[in-house]
Amino acid sequence: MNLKPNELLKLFSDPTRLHSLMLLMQEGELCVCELTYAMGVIQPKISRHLASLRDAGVVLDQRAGQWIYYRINPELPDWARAVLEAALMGVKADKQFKEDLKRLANMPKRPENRICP
Amino acid sequence: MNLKPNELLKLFSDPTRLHSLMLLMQEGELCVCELTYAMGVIQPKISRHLASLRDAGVVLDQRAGQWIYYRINPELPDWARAVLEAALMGVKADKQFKEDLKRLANMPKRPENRICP
DNA sequence: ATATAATATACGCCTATCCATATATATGTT
DNA sequence: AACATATATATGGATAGGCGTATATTATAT
Repeated sequence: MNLKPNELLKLFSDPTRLHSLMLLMQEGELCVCELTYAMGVIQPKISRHLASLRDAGVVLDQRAGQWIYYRINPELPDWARAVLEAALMGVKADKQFKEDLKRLANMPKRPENRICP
Repeated sequence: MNLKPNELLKLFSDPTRLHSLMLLMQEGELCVCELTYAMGVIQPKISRHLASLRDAGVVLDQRAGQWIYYRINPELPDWARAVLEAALMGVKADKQFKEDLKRLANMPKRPENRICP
């Protein structure tokens, strides 16, 4: 992660990217189909945004069979993590976000083979 | 300030806006000509960006003679202030930002009539 | 080998956003 | 009143960035 603060904030400013990150903050690790299901958006949209986060080093991905799990890069600099924590504070109040979490919890056939439980 | 987190982050993601905010965090209150001088950008550019921050309720402005002083809205929600603090952590490491602060400190004929010292 | 599921990427299109220049407004000075 | 200084805004043009659709890739299952 070698981004300047304004570049990082721009990455976080798209609602799909930010909500994905917030879900990853809460859940630790999620695959694309979980994010897709939780947020109710089409798959290419999620993949496209995750790719930009991955290319920037904000998230890491790891394949497990057909699934690819994403997680927040644990080596993010402190200030970047602090931005995420602060954003989470704001996002937690959002009704939409609560619904996304609930939907995720109720996802049928949710893949169980996480790498880092 | 009634913005969602992603909207606030988008506002912060422009380098001119973010640097202006960071200078305001450090200095408390600055007029347009100080920001213009410190950052070395043309005046309409600063004014335009400050206007969008003002319209969003992120900063407040107050006229004092010919000068208009801007400051960060003290009533920002906690999470929004936390984002700014976190960003400041990152920006402080930036060489450009240090130079901006130094240039501001050395500004000739710097207006002295601050409202809130 | 074929089919299905999960994910990634490529392609045009459209809109938002940033910019520099020019101009308007408000205050202060002579 | 005329002029200078500080700031704001309007305008048109360039570009970045997001979107949906279609397609490619990789893994699993039959």
